[in-house]
Amino acid sequence: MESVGAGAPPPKRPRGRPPSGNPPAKRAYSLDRAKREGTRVYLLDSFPSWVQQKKEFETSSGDGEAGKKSSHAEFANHLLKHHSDRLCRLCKRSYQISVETQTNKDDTLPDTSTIGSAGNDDRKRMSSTPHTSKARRQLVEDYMPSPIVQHLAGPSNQHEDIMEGCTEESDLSDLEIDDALDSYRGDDATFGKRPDDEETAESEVFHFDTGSCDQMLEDESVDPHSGEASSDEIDDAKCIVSLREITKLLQNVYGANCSKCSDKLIYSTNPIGTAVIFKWSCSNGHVGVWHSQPRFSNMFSGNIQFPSAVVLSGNNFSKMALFFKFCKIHFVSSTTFFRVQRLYVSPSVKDEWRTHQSSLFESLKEQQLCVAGDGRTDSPGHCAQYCTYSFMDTSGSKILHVDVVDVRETGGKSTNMERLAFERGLDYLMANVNVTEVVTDAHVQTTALIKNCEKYENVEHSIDVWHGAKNFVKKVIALSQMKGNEDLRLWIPAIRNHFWHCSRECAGDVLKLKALWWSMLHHIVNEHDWVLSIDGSIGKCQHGELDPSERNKPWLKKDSPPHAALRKAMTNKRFLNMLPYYKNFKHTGNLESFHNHMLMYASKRCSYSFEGYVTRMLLSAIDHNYHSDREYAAPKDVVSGYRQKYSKRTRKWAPERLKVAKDYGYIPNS
DNA sequence: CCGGTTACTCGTCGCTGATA
DNA sequence: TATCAGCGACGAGTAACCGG
Repeated sequence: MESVGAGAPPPKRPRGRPPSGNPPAKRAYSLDRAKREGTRVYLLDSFPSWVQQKKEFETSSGDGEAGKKSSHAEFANHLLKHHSDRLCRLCKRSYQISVETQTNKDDTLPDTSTIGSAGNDDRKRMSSTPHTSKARRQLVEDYMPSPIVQHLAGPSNQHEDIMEGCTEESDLSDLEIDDALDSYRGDDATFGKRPDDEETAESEVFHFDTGSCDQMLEDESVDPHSGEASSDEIDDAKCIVSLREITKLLQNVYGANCSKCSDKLIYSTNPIGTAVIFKWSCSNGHVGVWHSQPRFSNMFSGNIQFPSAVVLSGNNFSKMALFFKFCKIHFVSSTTFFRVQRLYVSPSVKDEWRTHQSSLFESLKEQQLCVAGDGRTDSPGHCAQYCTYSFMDTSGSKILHVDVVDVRETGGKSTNMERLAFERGLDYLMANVNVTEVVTDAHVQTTALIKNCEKYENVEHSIDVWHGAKNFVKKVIALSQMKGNEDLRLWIPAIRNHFWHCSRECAGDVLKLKALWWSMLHHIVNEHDWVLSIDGSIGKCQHGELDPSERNKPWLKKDSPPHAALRKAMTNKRFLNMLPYYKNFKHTGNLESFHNHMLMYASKRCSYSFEGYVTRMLLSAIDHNYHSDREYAAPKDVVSGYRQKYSKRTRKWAPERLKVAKDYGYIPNS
């Protein structure tokens, strides 16, 4: 035996997880990764429910090893093994899955299954076996999940949870059952509290009782003896205080000596995330404690508000952690941050978006909508991981739907993401509102999809004029860079403008559009009247008398190399086949600016988890819609109502009219 | 029991060199 | 020249542990 107290004390075990001491062989490791990759399953929204059930499995495993940790794989194997003959825990009858009874009673909420790839089966419900009503009441009382789990798992889990509490002694009427379910299901705005304090997986982590951090702050009832915070205290304004100064203050208040025994007091500080606990004690065991932030259950309010604010304000953890580090301010760990993001922020944002989207659909359901759609990948080039496809109502400039596709959903082919996202998104929109026209960019896959798909036969397809002009000008630029075609370069802005002009003036008439378009070939060689136009009318330019003194570029010579090159491009068969798509003069400029706005929430330089990315995309849509109707900051003739903005294309500064500042009213107490 | 610390996994990207 | 594998770097996120 080792002698106690003799010599140096045994080395203290370092904190943290001990290393395995077993670095994997590179080759084996790669093969193992590839093997695992092939069996990966994404639970996404269902993950909190999975964790909850895994915990229950661990604590209730009847093999004498209750409480033994099991891996996800072990739990999955357990579920698979018992899938076919699983029984209700209490009534011992098989669960039955019926498509007919998989109806979400809360069908007023739109199906958000198309938000990302997650939850395509979320709306599927297990139908309960004919449990009696008393059993259901009992289960509502005894097995109602905490609102946070209800919130995290979504309505889809509720019936399953309810089922788990069934007994054979039920006698409630169906009406009472529905009442109980309705109250249990709660309202998006106010998450009901469970009647008891039974903890769930998440509440075990944080001891929270509500669905979202903001809701938490509003709904938490406070036991005056528990030392917990009221919502007012949590929403209170905050400022930064130096530890040294606050220590001085406490020492002034409580003194250097104990008030009970006059012994010397020793003060200590203990930072917990963004909060700090002060303790003072004397040698006789008299102690005092003060903490810098109100507590919400067992967590300091700042430790959930700050991580939430990082996401809600479009920042990311690493930058904010660095910011706090440089300021020498204690901040929460990455573990806490991602836990808060996963458990509270993401579900809250999704809920907010669902509510907002359903009210949008409700307000638009009687209208014939023209929607603009465009995709945006999370990184440049063809190495993108996610594609966000957003749809905007062209009349109201509100984002109607946002869909995120992971590259793995298209077999790793990033080029196919946009098509999938478009199709999924448009199908979802058509199921909720009356879409009569869709405006997209000139993506060939999208065009082919709408053209060849029967389900879109009643949807007119237009292509964004800006994209059309840009794509054609790109060709002209390439032509102008060829030897002998240099004169064409000066005409590029005019050709771009002419494309816009033709689209606007044709008024939906394709023949007129073509006639106007070809008139450029006459005009550019100083020929403003010609014998016969394509639409059978006398050919004539639409401009008035030209002033030779205002000419700043030379006319081209008829049939010269630049003129012939331009004619070839303008009469290209493929290009002419696409012209009808521009006859309605639709553009997606507002959508492009929304895509620019997305960068505020998800920079292309950062990579995010799927959940984190979807959350940020929805946040950007909420931000956009909430602020899209802002007034201008000042009347048109007031100079202070403008700012200077630089245009990369024209390389010029131009005034831009300012709108009133955003108030972010959708974030309570912001 | 919760938050922090540390090791580890996983996914992605960019670079390099071998090979077809 | 294109493609592929190997490798390291990095960030996001998780798991396992410790301290209070």
